[in-house]
Amino acid sequence: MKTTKDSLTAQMGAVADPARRRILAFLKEKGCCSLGRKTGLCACDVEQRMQLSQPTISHHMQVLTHAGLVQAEKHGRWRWYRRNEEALRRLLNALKDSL
Amino acid sequence: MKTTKDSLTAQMGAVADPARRRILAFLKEKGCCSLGRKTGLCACDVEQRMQLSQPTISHHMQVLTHAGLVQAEKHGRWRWYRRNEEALRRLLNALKDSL
DNA sequence: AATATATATTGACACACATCGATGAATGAT
DNA sequence: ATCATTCATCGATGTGTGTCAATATATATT
Repeated sequence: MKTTKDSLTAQMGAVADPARRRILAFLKEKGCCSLGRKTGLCACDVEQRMQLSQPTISHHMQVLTHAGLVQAEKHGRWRWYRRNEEALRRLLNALKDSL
Repeated sequence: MKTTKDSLTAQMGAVADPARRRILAFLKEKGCCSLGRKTGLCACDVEQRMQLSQPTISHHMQVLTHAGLVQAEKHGRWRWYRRNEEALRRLLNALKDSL
């Protein structure tokens, strides 16, 4: 039986993992160092800075985007990720009420 | 190899579970309905209100106390649980910075 | 077309975790 | 001393998850 997870639980689960929290921190830097973009980091940048394989990074980005905490934009063969600040703010407010 | 979990991750993991969030909400009511106490709920009270077995409740209370989010006090054969408001506040602040 | 690059998907694995029934330990009541 | 109650612990079980290597897909470059 597939019990669908509610939004808050999904977001909490996404943020509970330290690797994903580090990714969110990296995304705060906003801008790809190797290309000088200002709209987000691509997965390869994240991979470079973390001790994790490419599929693992891909998985984490999927969890974060599926939870709505980051937004992805496909540009060429890259995929630019940026934080969804409003969703993060909403999460904090929801926690303030729920906790 | 047992990689010890850092405090923030432990607290986030504790709160990521919906059952434990419900327990924290119940503990907000402060006071055992069956005995009129004002210092916390006992596990049996929590068990009564949730659709979970006694060992499961015991496990959740252990996770919450181990994470420092609730405090336990043994009184007779009961164990009174109450929220650690300061720890919860600190967790929210840590999240505000970490997210 | 062929090659290189960025990311996704698949399959596998180990491990963590939520849950329960059964049992034990501690304590109060009879 | 016996019994009931509250909670913890143990063992089992199913499910979820983080991780990787291998492979596939998409796109840019040559």
